[in-house]
Amino acid sequence: MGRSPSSMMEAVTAREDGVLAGRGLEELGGIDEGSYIPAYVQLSRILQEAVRRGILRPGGRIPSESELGRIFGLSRMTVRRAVSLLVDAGLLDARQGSGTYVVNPRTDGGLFLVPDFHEEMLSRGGTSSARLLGVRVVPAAGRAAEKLGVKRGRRLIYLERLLEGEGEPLVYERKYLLYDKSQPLLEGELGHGPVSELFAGHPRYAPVRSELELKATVLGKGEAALLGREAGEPAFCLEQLVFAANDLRVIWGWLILRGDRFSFRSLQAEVR
Amino acid sequence: MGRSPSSMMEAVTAREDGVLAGRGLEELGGIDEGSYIPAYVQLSRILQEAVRRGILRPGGRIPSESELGRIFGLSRMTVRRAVSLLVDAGLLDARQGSGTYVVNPRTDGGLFLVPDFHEEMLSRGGTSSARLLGVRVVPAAGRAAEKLGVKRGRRLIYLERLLEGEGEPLVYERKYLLYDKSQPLLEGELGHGPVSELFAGHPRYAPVRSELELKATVLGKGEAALLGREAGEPAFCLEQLVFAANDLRVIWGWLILRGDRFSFRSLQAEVR
DNA sequence: AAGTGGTCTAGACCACCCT
DNA sequence: GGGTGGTCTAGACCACTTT
Repeated sequence: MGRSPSSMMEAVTAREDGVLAGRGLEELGGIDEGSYIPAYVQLSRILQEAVRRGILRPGGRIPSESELGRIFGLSRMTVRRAVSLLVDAGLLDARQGSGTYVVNPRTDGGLFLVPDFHEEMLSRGGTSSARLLGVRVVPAAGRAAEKLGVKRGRRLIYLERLLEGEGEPLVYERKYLLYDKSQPLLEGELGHGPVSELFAGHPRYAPVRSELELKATVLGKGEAALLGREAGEPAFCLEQLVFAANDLRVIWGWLILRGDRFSFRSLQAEVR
Repeated sequence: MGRSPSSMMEAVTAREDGVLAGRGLEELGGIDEGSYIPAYVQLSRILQEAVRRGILRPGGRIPSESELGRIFGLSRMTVRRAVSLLVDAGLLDARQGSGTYVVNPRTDGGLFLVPDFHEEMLSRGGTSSARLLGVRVVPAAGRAAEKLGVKRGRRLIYLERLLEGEGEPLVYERKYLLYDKSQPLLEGELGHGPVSELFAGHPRYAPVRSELELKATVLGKGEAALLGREAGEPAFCLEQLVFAANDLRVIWGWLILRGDRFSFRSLQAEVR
């Protein structure tokens, strides 16, 4: 708590290599032990703030983990956790044997989160629903057969839905699903919620993961009519390939997201 | 190493609540202590593989951290690290007081990485260059003044560039930068590399972070001509607002990415 | 050789959930 | 109350970089 011996202060502040003044960090405050916010979160916020204020500069080295531990009265493991948050977020770069550096920021690239449609609607405070436009059993052919890795002619479920939110159609969805004889194919089930729930009772077909590809597109005539827009307007196309256990491909399809209603913000340097 | 007392085996395998068979995990192999791959990475791979094979099922609970530690001969902290990787990746959901569960996968949402243009070109194995279309000093007005938070009339640098890769124009870039009297504004400097380097010698203006927004758009007539495409074709628009220390806004602009050459794949459930 | 980050341990205490 | 995950410590050894 009190002032440290001069030897330590020198170790921290005597750097003149343009890297940092360790003392600046302490001015941002210490760790509040009584707080409900964990120490590692507090420290990572202090470090973030130091970068934001220019106390720690891009390209510069931050104090070592042991130094930070001494400055803030934390164990090295706790310091590491704080630093790891920022390394994961892309704000810091840890180089073994050398030190941890403030990253020179990339200004034209970043991480984007494309949320699940129903979650997105809920987080916007609205309600969402799905209007079933059509379902039928079709024989596999062309790209659907290829993407799902099944023989041509195998039976698939094909469905189209319109996902609505805020009283408007926002997303147009087309999907091919593996068809199983024991599958009920209840049309009533498809009105709401994610299609993947259709497989809920079929462990063999239960979705485990999905691969997504986000592309730019323009609305076709039919799509525009369904979405209440004009043909030629910009939109996102989110192609999805859904896998069950054993890498069995169970769904292939795509969503068309209205470009006038969807955009995505970067998560760059955000610490969760 | 050897067989455990029956009491422990029961604790692991006697679950009949449809959650998991702990024994299944061991069949995937143990931790190789001689390996250069850290134990926590090995364990996280084992857990991922277990999900992929259906040994651990979506919605089900995985063994507790202490159980995993006993099964694989690791300390709880190491187990936690392995589990944390998968929690961060969105594959597992840890609930305090209850347990850690395999996530019911979201099949229509995910994380996307939009790489920096020059990095992207390098990773594709090609070379990239930037062709300067124009630079001039302009008075701040309209949206640029608003976005940069400066008075109308303040001097800004306006520039347009065409970013090329694989011998083709791929990205069209327009930017407004804060102009500083001491700034050289060397046109030769702008031919290559990121614009942010223009500020390299000006610590006050050095970029620290950026906010990005990814939108869908269609090529305008001028954009199409520059990019060698037709007007009305789909494209991405990446708007960027770049901050220096103290939240000073130093760059505002946007990149138009050809829709026929760019698409983004999800990182969902990938463990770095 | 000294200092750095990378990994790992064997404890500890806590808040929380379930029964 | 017992089990779970969440946090934290004070060590240890290692690989690596720098001088």
